[in-house]
Amino acid sequence: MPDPYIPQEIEPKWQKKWEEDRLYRSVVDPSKPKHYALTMLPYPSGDLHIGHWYAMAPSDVRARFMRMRGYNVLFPMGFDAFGLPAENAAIAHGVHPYKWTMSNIERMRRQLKSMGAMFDWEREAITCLPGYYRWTQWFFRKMYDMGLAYRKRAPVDFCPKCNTTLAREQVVGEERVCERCGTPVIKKELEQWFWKITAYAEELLDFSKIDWPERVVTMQTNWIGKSTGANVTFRTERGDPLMVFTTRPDTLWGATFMVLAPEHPLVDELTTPEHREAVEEYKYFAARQSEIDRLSTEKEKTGLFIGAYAVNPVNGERIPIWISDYVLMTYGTGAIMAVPAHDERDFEFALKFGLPVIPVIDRPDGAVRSFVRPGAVREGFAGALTEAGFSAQARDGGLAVSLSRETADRYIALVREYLEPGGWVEIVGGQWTFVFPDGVFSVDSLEGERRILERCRELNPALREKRTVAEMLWDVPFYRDVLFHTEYGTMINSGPLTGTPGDVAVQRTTEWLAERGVGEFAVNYRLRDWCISRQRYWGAPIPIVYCDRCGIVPVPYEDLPVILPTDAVIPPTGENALKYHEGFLHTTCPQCGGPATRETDTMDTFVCSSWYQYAYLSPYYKEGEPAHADSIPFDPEEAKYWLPVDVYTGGVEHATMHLIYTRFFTKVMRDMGLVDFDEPMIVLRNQGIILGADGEKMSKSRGNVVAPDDLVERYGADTVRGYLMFGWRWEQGGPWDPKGIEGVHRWLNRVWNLVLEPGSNGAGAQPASPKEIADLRRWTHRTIKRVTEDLENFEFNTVISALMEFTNALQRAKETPVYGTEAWEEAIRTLLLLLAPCCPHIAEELWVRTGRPYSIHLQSWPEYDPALLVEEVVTLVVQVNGKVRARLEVPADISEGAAREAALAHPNVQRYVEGKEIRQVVYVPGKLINIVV
RNA sequence: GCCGGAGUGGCGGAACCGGCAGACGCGCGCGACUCAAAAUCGCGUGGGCUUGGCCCGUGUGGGUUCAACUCCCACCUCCGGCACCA
Repeated sequence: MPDPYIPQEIEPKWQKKWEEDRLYRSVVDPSKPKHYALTMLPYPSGDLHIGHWYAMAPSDVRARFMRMRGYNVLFPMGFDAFGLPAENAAIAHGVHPYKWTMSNIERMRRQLKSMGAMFDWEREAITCLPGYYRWTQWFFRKMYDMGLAYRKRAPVDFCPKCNTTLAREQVVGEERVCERCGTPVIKKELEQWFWKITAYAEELLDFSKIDWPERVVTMQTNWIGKSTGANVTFRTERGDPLMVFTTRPDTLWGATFMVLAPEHPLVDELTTPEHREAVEEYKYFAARQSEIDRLSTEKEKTGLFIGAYAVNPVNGERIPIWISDYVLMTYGTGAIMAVPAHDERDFEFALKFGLPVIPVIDRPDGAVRSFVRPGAVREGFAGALTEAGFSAQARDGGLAVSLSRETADRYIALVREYLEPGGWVEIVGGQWTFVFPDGVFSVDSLEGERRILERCRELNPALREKRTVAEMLWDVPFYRDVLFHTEYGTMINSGPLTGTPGDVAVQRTTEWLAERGVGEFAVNYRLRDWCISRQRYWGAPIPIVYCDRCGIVPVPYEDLPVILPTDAVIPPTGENALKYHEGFLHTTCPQCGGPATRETDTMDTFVCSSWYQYAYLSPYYKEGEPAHADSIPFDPEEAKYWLPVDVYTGGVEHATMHLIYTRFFTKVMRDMGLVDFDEPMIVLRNQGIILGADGEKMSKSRGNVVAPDDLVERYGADTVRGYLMFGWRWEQGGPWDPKGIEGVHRWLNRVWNLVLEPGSNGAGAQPASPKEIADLRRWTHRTIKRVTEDLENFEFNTVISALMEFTNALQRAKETPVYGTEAWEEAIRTLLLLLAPCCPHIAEELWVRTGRPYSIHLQSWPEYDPALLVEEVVTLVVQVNGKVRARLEVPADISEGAAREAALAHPNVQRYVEGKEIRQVVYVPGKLINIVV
């Protein structure tokens, strides 16, 4: 009997040995191809949780696999060590954030080491150390010099609990709560530092150089939100230019009013005295509204006419100017032209405030409807309609007629015949046409709309209250879904451009506008500049001083880092301790030498993590030496060899945060001349999330947390790694299954016994047959193929199942004469090599115990021989009419004729074929034969 | 509302390019070992039936094909992201 498998003994032993031997130290070696594998660095919250393991262990497996395949692999680890929880801990427990963070890091480093990963700890980087954040500040300074960093007063999202501003992407959900603590955010006007990520918006939309999950590409694309259209210059009646951005210049003739954001600079100038009071009130309301909890966002539109008018440059129409909070100052020009006929929001607004609607785009579906009010036409109209082939239905006392573009004219002719002197009938489709006794009119302009409305009011006093034709038509339920549409279509009622087809309408109109100098092609993005200011102590200080004489002065490169004082006292309110730290606050101006104060805001921690993959190359590079404008924050030799990151793994939750910021950073670094590529990480793969056994998100309050330390203690790291690979599709994740892990543990025990326990048949007692040898070797080489391909594709679950199947096959083979043969040795050797990346400790232990040379992790990955995969005998599936009726063992190279003969000879096949005509035989060589009768 | 992703046994999940649905594991059942239990090992395990065989079965309904989890059309459900972005 061999020793039992006791992972608790062998794992620490090997971890110690590997560390002593610096087995995982990665050094530049130009003779080998490099592979930079990176997994997202953890925040040192205190304990490594199973999510970290789930992200990191399979990533480690792949890094190890690449290494065995001959790559020089860099797989570093570090800590994203600035951030709020450290300050909260300081308030709650009186520990200084630095102490709290560093002791957490120590614990987590130990936990990480228990995983047995091939991290190169000599490259560890911790973002809160001066040697690291000196370069974070250096990047700020560079951005400042490049004009990419600027300060502005802006309403920003602010978390009252965390006491700091948040980036737009840190505000989550419909309730607009703080990503960290769940508190509803408020708007606050503050002087903030921004980085011009928008300058890279267009380039960030280009994903052609990277292999990232479709999901992430889509999320980033939506986040950047590119819209193409035109900027069109309207004029106010006084003559001020008033520019709007629109994606639909083709609807310009349908603009019946304009809406400005309440904060728009022209509002104060344009508001007429009689409206001033109301406008001020509304502006106050709008400003406050964003401060009030957004939970009560009733969708009802609000707004106000400010007394001024603008002139539509295409048709000279005079249209009123309104303000409303549905127009945002932060997007486009803060002003819109409203085309209620072709925009849902504008339509809603127009309906509520009685503003006219003019259709200017034909309906692509050609739908036309007409509702004939009782008394509008003579008796017999309904009969005549039916006779003429129209479909009409009685509805609400009238007649609802469904038409199409083609039949509308014939219908109008018929209506004219039957129209009563005091009646009218309207036809609503692309055009809104009214048949009056004295003529046919369309809603083709503001004037046309007025005229029609007046006639209707005159003819029907009940409509005297109606402010617009649209309002009147809205009251007829039959019309509701044809009153506005947002599709492209032929332009109508659009002056010289009437008739322009929908597919070229935007283009032609924009050209037409440009020729006349009133508009031009324009692009807008939803992406906003990155607000990096945080009103917190535990972060990298923004290297800026404010001088009474010189104003905003950046700290010289040579003076970096601006040290974050470690003796700061954190106020229990959570306020920024730097504001009360006299020693930090007061300094001298680098320009004039006079008294100055330091910026007390620190940088968003996403800044620190935007460049950490570069920091790993040479952590705390040139610490102690002064930096300069033309410094390089990392060792160029290392950079030249290792960059860029080849494979990056981590959670998809960073899609529109970290993953966009780090792309931005890399592009800026390229423009700084620091790197010569455009994208930081070539391949990105996201793991899913492990839920509690109850299917819910793991949380302390639910009590469903799985602690990796406990699992390692109980089963060993190899089992935990194996189960994390085996249990789920890696990209998907799912609930934890406490029984599932037992299966992996049992398997490793079987592997242990398989390798160490002698076979029972007595080796060589009876020679193995060539077939037995071939079968075993086929298993071996088939498994190499499967495991190799699955590891390449991040399909970790099938890697383990292939190894399990192989183990089972070997267990069966062990009792046969193949045991002890060369093929057997090859099989065992292969099993251990394939197991090595997944379960590095047991693989090493068995490797060494069976007398092979240390270390298994320095061996090459096995190659499979395709010739050995070929089977001599295959199972031929025989189908009759597509249903399986028999299975035959046949030679793999059987001809179609022979296969057919053999199939037809089978009694069960005969039962189905007998007495029937064979219509077709489909033969898939070596696999299947389908007889169609 | 818009944009993604996913629906396969009791459960996690396999199935290459359209060719044996359910690999592997969990769970469950039976058996061996044991005084007994645990562990371990062996066998079985989608549902149904008239059980050496047959019928049904990959969210639903249609279609293409000799053949569909896989391709096409329509729909349902769940998960994720965005959401007055002109």
